[in-house]
Amino acid sequence: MKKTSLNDIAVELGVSKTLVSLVLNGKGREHRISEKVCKKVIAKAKELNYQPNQIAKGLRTGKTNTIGLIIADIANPFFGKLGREIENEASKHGYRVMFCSSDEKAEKSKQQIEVLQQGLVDGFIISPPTGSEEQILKLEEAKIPYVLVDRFFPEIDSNYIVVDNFLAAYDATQHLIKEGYKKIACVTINDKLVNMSQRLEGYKKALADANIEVAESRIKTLPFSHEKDDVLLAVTELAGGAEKADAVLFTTSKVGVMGLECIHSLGLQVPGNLAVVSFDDPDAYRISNPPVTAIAQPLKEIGSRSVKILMDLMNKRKGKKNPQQVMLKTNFVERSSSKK
Amino acid sequence: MKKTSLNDIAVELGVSKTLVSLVLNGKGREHRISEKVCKKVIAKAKELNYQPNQIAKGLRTGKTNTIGLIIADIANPFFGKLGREIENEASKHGYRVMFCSSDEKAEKSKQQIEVLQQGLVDGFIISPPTGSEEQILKLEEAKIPYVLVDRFFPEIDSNYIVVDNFLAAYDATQHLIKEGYKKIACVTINDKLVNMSQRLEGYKKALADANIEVAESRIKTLPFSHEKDDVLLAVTELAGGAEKADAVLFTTSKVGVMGLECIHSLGLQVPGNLAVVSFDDPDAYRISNPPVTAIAQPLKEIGSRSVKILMDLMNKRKGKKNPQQVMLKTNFVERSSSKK
DNA sequence: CTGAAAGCGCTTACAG
DNA sequence: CTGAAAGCGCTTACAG
Repeated sequence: MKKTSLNDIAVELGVSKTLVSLVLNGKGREHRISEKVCKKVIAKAKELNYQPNQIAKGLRTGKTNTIGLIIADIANPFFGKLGREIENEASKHGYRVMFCSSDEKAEKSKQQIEVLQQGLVDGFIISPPTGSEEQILKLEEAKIPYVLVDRFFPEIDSNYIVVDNFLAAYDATQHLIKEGYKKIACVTINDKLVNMSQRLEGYKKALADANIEVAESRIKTLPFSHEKDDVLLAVTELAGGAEKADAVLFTTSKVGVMGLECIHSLGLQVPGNLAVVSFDDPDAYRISNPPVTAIAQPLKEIGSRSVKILMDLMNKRKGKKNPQQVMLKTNFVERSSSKK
Repeated sequence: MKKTSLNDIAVELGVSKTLVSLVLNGKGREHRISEKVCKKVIAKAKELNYQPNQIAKGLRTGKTNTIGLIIADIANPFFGKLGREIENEASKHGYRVMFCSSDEKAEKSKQQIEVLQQGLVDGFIISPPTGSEEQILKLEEAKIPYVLVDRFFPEIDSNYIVVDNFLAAYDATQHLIKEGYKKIACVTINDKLVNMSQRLEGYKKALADANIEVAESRIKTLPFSHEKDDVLLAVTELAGGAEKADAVLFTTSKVGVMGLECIHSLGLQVPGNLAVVSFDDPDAYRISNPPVTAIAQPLKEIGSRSVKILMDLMNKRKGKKNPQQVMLKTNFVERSSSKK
């Protein structure tokens, strides 16, 4: 059974496609088409179970009603939750979401953006990996609507929505200091992205402001594509030796989850031997024993606002050209892993 | 700057669109188009940075190269990980993925399927909620390729790929019995889906086979849309009274994660006061203290095989009509939460 | 070896 | 109030 098309209805009713299209798009009144005809068309459409072909519609109107979402990994709960919020908000505006996991690889995200740009989406929400500046600039040039999330490039005047990473790391470190910890370590990843460097800066500044010397030996920078072994090494080093740390700040939940696994496998007590604070707040942190103090990001707000900004861009009125750059506050969730 | 179309290239080169299309689709040889012309076309396409419009191509060929993925919630790590595997495998076949979270609501999944069916996808991978039989039958009638994952409807002769839930629950329960636990509880959800009922049956059968009476008071069936309060009530009841349980099987990770949170907040020791085994294996179970014994599903295989089955269906040769129904084994990961 | 033409299923000026 | 026609950007028989 072939799907019914506009034409099928038109032929059956002996009217034009124009008429049918108009009526079905609710423009009957506007075009002063008689009540009687409208009803007839609508009834017939229902009878034949007419479903407009979105592809054809898209080709004609140049709109797909689809958003392209480029993130590091949809399997990472951080991005999964963000994806869900974006899906919800997009759906309110009649939009669908196509997702691509770039694994933080510039080359991969480049290809994904290029493919989706071939008429498949109306705009993008992107969490851009290191080295993808060029791709973002191309979107800018081509005037494709897009919003960056989670990170941005200071040198590109784009729309973005991020959190105040410096302040979040500063506050978290200060919290550990106030609890009485002195030898506070930081495990982070070797990434040139601003969000990562700002987290490290916030940590350093908090120590400096408290007149605690920043010991480079207590800053562990993991390889960009880090695995559990890398984290284990870092934690082992921090937990032993003369420079032994008494607390640690993990700068992502991926690092934090692996880090806690290592801490447990080494038989260390939290917070007794090592207090812990981590960026992000996955489910795991609530059921960890003790529960982990977390720097929660406002995913709901990041998701919904990024979609709203994108919608604004897609329906942009000429006048409003200045990029929307939003910096949100994180939510510090104090749990027992960081108590003294 | 407008995007370049096939026609632009044709006009610039003074040849027909046919020729350009043929060459760019690698059918130059096949149509014995001269080497020289081919090169010219390819060079010009590159020069103008030609990107074929996928929408137009899709309209003409009737193929979108997109898969519709309907799952409960992309924010749930179980589905996030599955989504990622599906994305990876689909990408190998030149396919993209559009996802929709149905929240286990039949009405929502129905609408999502209907929309995507309007020419937006070539096939579906669906984790169907209770009550969505009708929608699946409609796909069957319309001969839309689809594969069910995680659950299926016994009365519908569809393609599906699931795990052996009965056996998994049976083995897990037997494991607890062997460890010496006698008063084993089960916290599950009120769902008519086969996967859920089979988990409960497996639990009951293992008890029966070990001559342990199945105490209905130790089977807690949560409301379909369960929240933490529901889980807290269930755990509290199990942990107290004369019929006090000494071990518990959680039938989903969502329930399990909430359950562990409650167990900790009630100050119960695991496994001392209550041993724990749970379906699924989120990150949280590894960093929980003690780590949680889990029934891990082979997500990688479910993902890749579901895509492969779908690809087969989409390129189906007439001959092969029998539905592919796959049942995989789960992987029991013994950790200390279930030790005696 | 190459091109003119039809058509996928829509929408939208334009004309009456 | 309604319809004929063009066109979105492709692919693909068909013809020469």
